Amino acid sequence: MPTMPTMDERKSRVLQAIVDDYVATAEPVGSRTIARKYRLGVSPATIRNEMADLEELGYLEQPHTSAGRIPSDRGYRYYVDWLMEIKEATPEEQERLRRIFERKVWEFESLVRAAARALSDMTHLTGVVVGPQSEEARFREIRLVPLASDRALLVYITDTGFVENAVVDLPFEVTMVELQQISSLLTEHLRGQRVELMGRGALQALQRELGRYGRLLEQTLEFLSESIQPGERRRVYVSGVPYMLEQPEFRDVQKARAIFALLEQEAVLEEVLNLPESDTVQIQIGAEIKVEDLHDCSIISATYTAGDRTIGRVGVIGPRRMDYGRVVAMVDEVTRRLSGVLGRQRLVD
Amino acid sequence: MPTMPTMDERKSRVLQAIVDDYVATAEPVGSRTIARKYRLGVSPATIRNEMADLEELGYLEQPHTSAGRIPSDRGYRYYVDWLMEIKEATPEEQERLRRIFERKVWEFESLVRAAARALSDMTHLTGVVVGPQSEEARFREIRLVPLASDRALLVYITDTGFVENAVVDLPFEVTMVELQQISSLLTEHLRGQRVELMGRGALQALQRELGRYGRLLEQTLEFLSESIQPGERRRVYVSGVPYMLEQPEFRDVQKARAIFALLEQEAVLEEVLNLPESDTVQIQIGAEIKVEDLHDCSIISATYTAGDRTIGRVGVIGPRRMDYGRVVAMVDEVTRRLSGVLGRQRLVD
DNA sequence: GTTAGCACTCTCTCCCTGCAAGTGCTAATT
DNA sequence: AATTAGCACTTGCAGGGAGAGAGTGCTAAC
Repeated sequence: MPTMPTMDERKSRVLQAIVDDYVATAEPVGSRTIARKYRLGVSPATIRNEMADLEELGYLEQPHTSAGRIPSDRGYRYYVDWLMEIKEATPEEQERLRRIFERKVWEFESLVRAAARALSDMTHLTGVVVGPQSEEARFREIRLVPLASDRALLVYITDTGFVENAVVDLPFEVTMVELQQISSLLTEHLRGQRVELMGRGALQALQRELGRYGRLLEQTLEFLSESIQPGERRRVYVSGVPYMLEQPEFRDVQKARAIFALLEQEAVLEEVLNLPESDTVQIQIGAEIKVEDLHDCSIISATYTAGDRTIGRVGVIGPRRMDYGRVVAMVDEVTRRLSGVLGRQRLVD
Repeated sequence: MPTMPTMDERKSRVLQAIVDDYVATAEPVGSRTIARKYRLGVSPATIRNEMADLEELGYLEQPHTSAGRIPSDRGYRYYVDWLMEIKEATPEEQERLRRIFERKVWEFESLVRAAARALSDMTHLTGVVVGPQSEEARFREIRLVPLASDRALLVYITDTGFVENAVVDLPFEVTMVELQQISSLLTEHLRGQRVELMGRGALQALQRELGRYGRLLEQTLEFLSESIQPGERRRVYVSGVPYMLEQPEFRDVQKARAIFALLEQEAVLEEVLNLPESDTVQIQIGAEIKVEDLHDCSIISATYTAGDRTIGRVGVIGPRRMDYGRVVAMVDEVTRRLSGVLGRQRLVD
C-alpha cells in the first residue's frame, strides 16, 4: 500500500523556491530551474521526486503534463503561513508614505485616495480602501442650511470626525430662522446617538418629544424620518486597476473584463473585504475569497482604526501570483500610518 | 489635370452608410455591403467610385489595400456635423434617469456617481462627470469643530451648496469656546468671498483686521493661511471603464492599458474636458482631443449648471467608432436633468 | 536515498497554403 | 457622360503540419 508523503524541511525549501520563482517569472517552474537558481545541493532528479510528492500533497499543480509546476491555493497558503519573508518598504517608499501622512491639514477622502494610489503604485497591483461605516458613528452636530425657500442642506458631523451632507427638498416653505432653530434642536437631541439608529422610529420618538415646538418642526421631522436612509454609505476607494493589465494572467481581455467589472462594484469589494476583525494583516488566496470571479486572485488587507474604533479596511487585490512578503509589508505599513493619523482624534466635548 | 472631386448628395449618403455600418459592425465596410444593406439604388461599382472619391477627400481610410473603408476623423466630423440623427433615449432609459434625479433627499457625490454609471450603462462606454470647482464658489459658512485639544475639523459650505471639510492639526491647544468664536468670526468676515481667494493674502488681511481678538485667533489664522491650498479640489467621477474592454478596438491589452491609466488620472480627464463654455453638447473626435494617447477615442460632453452658474461637465469617452447620435442624446439628457436638480438651489440669505 | 539517462508528452512557433473579401481598372452598356 | 459587369490582383486570416524546446516519469546504476 503506497503511503502518503509527509512535508519535511527539504520539501518546504523546494516549495519556497517554486513560489518565489513563479512569482518572479510567471512561468511554470521546472526541476532544472530550481536546481540551477536555488542552491539546494541536490540534482534535478531529486527535486523532481520532491515535486511529485508536493503535488500529491496538493501544494503544486501542473498546467499540462510536460510543463513545470505552479503553486496551488494550498501551496500559497503554506507559503504565506510558514515560508514567506516579510520585505519591508524601501526608504524611498517610506518617504513617500511619510509625505502623504505628515500633512497638517488634510481631508479624509484625499488621504485615503492617496493611500490607495501609493499602495497600487508600490505593488503594481490594485489598491483598495474601504471607507468608514457611518452607522457605527454617533452624531456630534447637525445643521440645516437654507438653499432655497423649500430646500435645505443637511450637514452632520460624526464623533469620528466625518462630515456627511445631503440636499433636502422640503415639501413646504421654511425660513432661515426656523431652520436654525430646528438645527439646534436636532443637535441637542441627537448628539451622541448612533447615526445608524436615525431611522423612522428614532425620529418619530423625537418628534413626539419635541412636538410642542410647533407644526413646522413636526413636519420637518416627519419628512426627514421618511427620507433619510443611512446605509449604502460605505464608500470604497480603488486605485491602480490598470496595473492588473501588466500581469500576464490578464492578457486575456475577457478574464480582465470580468474582474474589472467587479472592481467597479463597491458592494462586491465591501463584501469581499468584510472579514472578522483582527489586528494583523489578513491574506485571502484564490478560492478562499467569497466571490467566485475572484478565485484567480488574492487579497491582502488589514483594518485601520481611529483610536479604539475600527474605521475600515486597507487592501491590495492582485493575481494569486504576487509577492506576498512585499505586499503584506506595504499593507501593514499603510494601515499603521493611516491609523496613526486618524488615531489622534477623539471625541472632545 | 485631374480635378478634386466634390461632396454631393450621393457621396454623403454613402459616407453616412459607411459610418453607420462601421459603428454597428466594427468591420471595414466594402462596396458590396453598402449596396446590399443600404438601398442607394446603385451598383457596388458605382459605390466603389464614390468611395475612392471620399477617400481622396479625406473622409475615409483603408486599413490595407484589400479591406473595406473606415471613416477618418474628418469623416466622423462630417458625419456628426451634417448626417447624424439624434436618437432619443428609450422610455426605459428615461425612467431610469428619472428615478435617479427625482429623489427628495440626495447627496451631490452619490448623484453624480449615479449619473456617470447610468451614462456608462446606457452607452456601454465610459461615463465621466467633472465635479464643481470650489474656486468659483463663495463662502457661505465656516465652522471649526474640536476633535482634540490641538485638532479641529474645518467645515465650510459654499453658496452653491457644496460642503468641504478638512482636519486641521493646530500647533497649539485651543478650547471649544475659542473655536466657536473663531468660527463665527471667520463666517462673518469671509461670507460671500470667493473660496479661490482664501490664500495667504486674504487671510493675512483678515488677520490684521481681527488682530484685536487676541493672539490665539491670530495664530489660527496664520496657520490656516499657510495650510489651506484650494485647487486640486476638482474631483472627477468615472464609471464603466470596463465596458471599453467589450470594444474590439481594445482587445489589444497594451492599447487598453495606456488608456485605462489615463482614465485614472483626474488631472488628465479634467484637462481633456476643459472646453470653452457652450450650451450645446460638444463632440471631440480622435486627434481633436488634446491628449495624444486618446487620439483613438472620441469624447462627447456638455456642461451642467446650478441656476446661472456653470458647475462642471458630463461626458462619455469611448472609441471613435461609437453611436454618436445616441450618445449625444444621452449626454444631453443627463446634463439637463442634472442641471434641473441643481438649478433649483440659489443662495438665500 | 540519490542521480544519470532516456523515452515520452505536450505546447508553442513558424511557415506554408488556400480561401475569402475587397479593390481598381477596363470595356461594355444605358 | 454616367453607370455597371467583369476580371485580375492584393491582402489578411484560418488551418495544418513540422520541428524545437521544455519538462516529466521511470528505470537502473551509484
